[in-house]
Amino acid sequence: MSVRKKLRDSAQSDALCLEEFLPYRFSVLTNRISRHLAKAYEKQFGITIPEWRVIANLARFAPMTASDVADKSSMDKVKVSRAISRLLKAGLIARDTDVTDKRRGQLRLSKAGEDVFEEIAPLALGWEADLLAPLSGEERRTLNDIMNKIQTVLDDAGA
Amino acid sequence: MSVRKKLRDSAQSDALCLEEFLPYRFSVLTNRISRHLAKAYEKQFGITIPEWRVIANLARFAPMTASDVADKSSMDKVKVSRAISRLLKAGLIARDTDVTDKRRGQLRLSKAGEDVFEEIAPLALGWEADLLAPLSGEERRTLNDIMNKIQTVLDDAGA
DNA sequence: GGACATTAGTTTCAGATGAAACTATTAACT
DNA sequence: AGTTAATAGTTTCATCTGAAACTAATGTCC
Repeated sequence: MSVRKKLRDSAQSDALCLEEFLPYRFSVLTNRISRHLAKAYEKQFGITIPEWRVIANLARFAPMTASDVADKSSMDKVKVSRAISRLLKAGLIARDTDVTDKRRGQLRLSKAGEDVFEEIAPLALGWEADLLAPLSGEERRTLNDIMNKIQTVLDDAGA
Repeated sequence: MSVRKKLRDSAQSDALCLEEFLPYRFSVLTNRISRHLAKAYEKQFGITIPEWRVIANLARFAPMTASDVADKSSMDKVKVSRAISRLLKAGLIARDTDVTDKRRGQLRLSKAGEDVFEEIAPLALGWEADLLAPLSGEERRTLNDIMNKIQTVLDDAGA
């Protein structure tokens, strides 16, 4: 048996099987969830996920700047800037230039934006509840721990 | 107090907090992992994640058609088609038209493709091991159960 | 055999994406 | 004050994306 063949066999038995490969599984699962939610946000409220993230952050932390939103939402500033510009055009948020620093814009939800948030929030929590429905309390706690631990690995890896 | 205000207060206390919202957490975590791996695949082997998925599937299941790859890899046929065309151009895979059905192309890794797979596979398993390192055996089993359960929810929801 | 539907795979088109360049403003240093 | 560096946010550009249209081959029904 050739060295090459041996190597391949060992790689195969050490089993890099895509279906069991964690990054792949995370990716497939997350994309399914995101696509599902994106469709619902778009269909029922005409907004995208980045826009929804801006709204959800403003609902909790307004007034805040675009940079604040970018930090809080794990989105880059380009995506945030575009989401903000669409939301301004749609009248769901308002922006006041910061008096003490004219580079900054202080953002907040408009009345219409608050209405949208109040409509979406319970739906979103319902979808989350559906996803978690088959999990025991113990499993939910473990999932939380696991995600925190993996986040820490990524933080430490500078990723 | 207005009905509207009451509603808003209740929404806030029922706490849709983005940082704790499961779809958001999955999305952030997965994107970090994917970006990290994509950078490594690109830098070290000059391939993208879709291309890597095609390679990993062919390594295990060749010969298979583009449709087979699409099914196995949870990628749409457009993405698969593009990955295949790049891999053909790079000489990492080969395609023979199926004699019994000339629409189909039977795909397999070339020698160079096998070499790439054998180089990447142990690295990929190493990265996975790094992610899982802080988890106990119990937690790993639970994570597996959890992902299966959530997948089932999505299957049942037709998502 | 010929009309119609289906399937495999590619191409097109209309956005979405993000790195890098850019503008406007503020901060820091001399 | 004046020059330089840093920051907030936008725009550009080259690439990625996926739905829909398309081509080519096969299957189905009469």
